[in-house]
Amino acid sequence: MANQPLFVAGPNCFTCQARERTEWCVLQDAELRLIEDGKKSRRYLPGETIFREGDTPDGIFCIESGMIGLRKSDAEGNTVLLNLLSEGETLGYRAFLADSEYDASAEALEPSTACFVDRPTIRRLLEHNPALGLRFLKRVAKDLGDADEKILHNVSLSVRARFAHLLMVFVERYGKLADNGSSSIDLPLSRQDMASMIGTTPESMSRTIKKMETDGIARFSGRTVQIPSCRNLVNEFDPEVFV
Amino acid sequence: MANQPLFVAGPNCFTCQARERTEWCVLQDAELRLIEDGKKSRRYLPGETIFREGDTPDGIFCIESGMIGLRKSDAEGNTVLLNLLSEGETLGYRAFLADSEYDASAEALEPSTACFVDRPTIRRLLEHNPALGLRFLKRVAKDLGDADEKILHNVSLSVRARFAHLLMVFVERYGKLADNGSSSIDLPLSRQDMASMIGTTPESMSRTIKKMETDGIARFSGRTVQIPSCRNLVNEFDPEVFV
DNA sequence: CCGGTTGTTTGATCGGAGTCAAGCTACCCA
DNA sequence: TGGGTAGCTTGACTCCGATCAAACAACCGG
Repeated sequence: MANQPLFVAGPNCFTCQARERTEWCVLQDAELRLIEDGKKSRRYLPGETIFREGDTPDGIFCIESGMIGLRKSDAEGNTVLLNLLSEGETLGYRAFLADSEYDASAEALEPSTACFVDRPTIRRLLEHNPALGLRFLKRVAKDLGDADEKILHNVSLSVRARFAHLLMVFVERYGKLADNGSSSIDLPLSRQDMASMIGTTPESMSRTIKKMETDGIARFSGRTVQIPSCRNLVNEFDPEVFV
Repeated sequence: MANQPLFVAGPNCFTCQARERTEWCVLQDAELRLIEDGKKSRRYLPGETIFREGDTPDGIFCIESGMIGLRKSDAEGNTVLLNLLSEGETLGYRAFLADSEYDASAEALEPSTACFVDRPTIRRLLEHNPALGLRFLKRVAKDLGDADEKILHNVSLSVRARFAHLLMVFVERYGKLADNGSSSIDLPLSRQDMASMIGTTPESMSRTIKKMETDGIARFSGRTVQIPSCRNLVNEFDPEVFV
């Protein structure tokens, strides 16, 4: 085991651990080879843009490591962080598959590596393996469901409730359960970015955090959050009818 | 031409004028025959429910006439009208294609007829004609784009600007251009429903309408709206940087 | 024709959250 | 090491829009 070092020079589709959980899990080895041979890999620094709202897609990106944010903005400079994508996830499929322009920008939130798979390769894969198209369909459908839920939340919940919900999502995605029943998360985002995810300002975000601390819902220190009781957190946005 | 009366007993896919503008336009006659023979048609009265949030889809609906609203609601009774669908449009594809539950309810807003196409038929069509799947993919992708835009609008625009935008959408979809350059629309919705489309209350809706009348942006009488100048209307939500 | 239900309008009030302004912290790099 | 730049926090103020309440209009079934 020590003879042949397991060193891998760069991202490799065959060894990618995340692939099993994504659209690409339906691919056979031969098909994977197509991607592996055709892809172009690149590193992005935090803040760097992968593609910009309005651009025309030439292919699809796949995140090898790091975290990418999808951000939409209007003429006056208002922005919303619509989605977070990490390791193994696909990026830019919506516009590509719909044959339209990007309607949001993608930017690296951490140092990240992403692979680019060009149009001819994707096209060949889709023709060769119809299950891949169906996978993407499901993915877009799920995203649509999430977006609809966000719309409802934005109009019916307070900033505090929306933030509690966001924290709960983070707990599910990045949280570690401690032995005493409390959860802890390393937030993947700045407070500013969290504010723009729930559609509020950094000032309101800051005040909300402070209040939740004094209420014992969560303890914040830097980007680390301790959640003593997930039940209490859930109650913030999904209040129990029965006490 | 008078010998053979063109009378059609019920909805018929072959004579459906709206089909050309929908996903089904890619179907051949033989494929259309499959739907035509397998579909079940039904009438719905205003307020009647076609399917309910949480139900499991058994097929896809297609609107033959009338107007259907997609409504999402939470436990506390808050609701949002997410989308309007009319003649020829497909309904319930998201949950069906994603193999998940409905995440919104569909209800008739006018007297409507809808056809139901069952799972086996859709499955056969998708296998037989891959273009249909691609069409649906585009449709979901477009819906997702719309949803994202709505999220951004809800956080960055005022009730008035959001309503102006909604009116503009109605002008594009249902508007008639008068000879003097003004547009007129027969609103497909009650004020309550418009309020829930832009995420506000009937009271605020009413006040907003009144203000826009006094400002000369639009003239409301019942469900009919006159828009003297679309330019002015657009300015409400997309203010010109250059005067 | 009337009483009931549902939708719309109007008024008065209140509060959540945005805005503006200023100080604070942390980190980068010259 | 220190100054510069982001990001974060805090305070004071304002205002949009929700809420509560009530009057009104419109429509429907009996």
